[in-house]
Amino acid sequence: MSPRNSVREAHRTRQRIIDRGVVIASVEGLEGLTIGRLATELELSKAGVLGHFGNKESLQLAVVDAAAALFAREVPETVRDVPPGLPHLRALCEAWVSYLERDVLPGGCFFTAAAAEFDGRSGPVRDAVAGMNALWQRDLRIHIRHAISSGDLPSNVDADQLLYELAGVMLALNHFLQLQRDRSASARARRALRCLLGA
Amino acid sequence: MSPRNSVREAHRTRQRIIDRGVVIASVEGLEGLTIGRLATELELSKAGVLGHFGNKESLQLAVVDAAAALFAREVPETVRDVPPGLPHLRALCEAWVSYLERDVLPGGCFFTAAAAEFDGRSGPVRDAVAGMNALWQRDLRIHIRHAISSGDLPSNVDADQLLYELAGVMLALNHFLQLQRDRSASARARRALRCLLGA
DNA sequence: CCTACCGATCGGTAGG
DNA sequence: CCTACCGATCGGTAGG
Repeated sequence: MSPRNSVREAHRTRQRIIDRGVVIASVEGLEGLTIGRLATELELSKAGVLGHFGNKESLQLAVVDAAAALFAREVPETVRDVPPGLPHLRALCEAWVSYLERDVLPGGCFFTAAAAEFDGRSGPVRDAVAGMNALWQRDLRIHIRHAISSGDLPSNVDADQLLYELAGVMLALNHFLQLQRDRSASARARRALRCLLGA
Repeated sequence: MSPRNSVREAHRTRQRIIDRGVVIASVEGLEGLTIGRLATELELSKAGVLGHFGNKESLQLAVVDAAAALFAREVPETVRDVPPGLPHLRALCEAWVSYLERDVLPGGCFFTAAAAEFDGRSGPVRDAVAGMNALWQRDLRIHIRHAISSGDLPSNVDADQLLYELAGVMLALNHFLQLQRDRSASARARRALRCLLGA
């Protein structure tokens, strides 16, 4: 093989590791994601896995990035063409419910799990998780504000309060789906959203 | 020492292990709670720790029980004397917010963390966590239904829907407090509760 | 409750 | 990308 091809192969292997890492981490957590397990499942040596990242923390950061990219692909990008403000906000929330409902990852919402796992710690992984969260909330807040200033939501709506309540609806959805295995939770999520965002 | 005293001492040691285990697990998770760490922090040998429980799973189950007892002491028992129905429900929710706001455990809500950690697994620990959750929801549902049948809440309120939305408020509170370190979250939780349960 | 172990697995490195 | 290691730590046991 040419060196060019070899570089591409290496990149493909790296991607295989990350993709599997997102799935494992959604169930076992980012700490439960071990290099040995990745190596076994992908039929690589441990050194073959670790060589792509250097150390476990860098692997965890790559997995966090990949999970964010997956979420972006599944939620905001699917509603890219919906007009900004309330229509966009509603579409985002529906795509979000659908994302959780379809069990795209076996462990449910990656970021809910990672947030619960790392919220009491410090360091780059915690910062990355919190940063992704902040980015997503910023996105939502922009559309909430747009909806208020355009008159689609009443002018007395508090943007941060609404953001808080939307987050609650989604956290509860993940909780009821994953812990109680209650499939009717998504219907309750949609009903709560209708209450918050209108029909 | 008499054997009687020795038994009491052993019981005290066991309690020390469990109490420290609840604190550690609230930050590191129930899997991150290791026997070696408990031994070091309590100045015991590993065998001295493990001897009280037999194996790690039994230790985890004892810690789950103790966390449930702590929550019971801090929330439902403090509002024992409030009349059933809507007054009791409001008092329960206020005690719940206060419990999270006061950072009784350094890692925030033990059961939220444990639920996120174990929801994708199976076995006795997962069952214990899910069971405690179900018990608490049953308690809340009883007071919601009482409030509806006594006319304190409108008769068109759906008890399970309200339960879902209350859970969302609390999950969001824990999330914003722990991940974003946003101390103003408890004000938003109270505002959301007023919206759901009236002034 | 201790000391003294056990095999397994962890993250990580050296050298090719 | 591999083999062949390393020290540290894991849960757990034997024997006292």
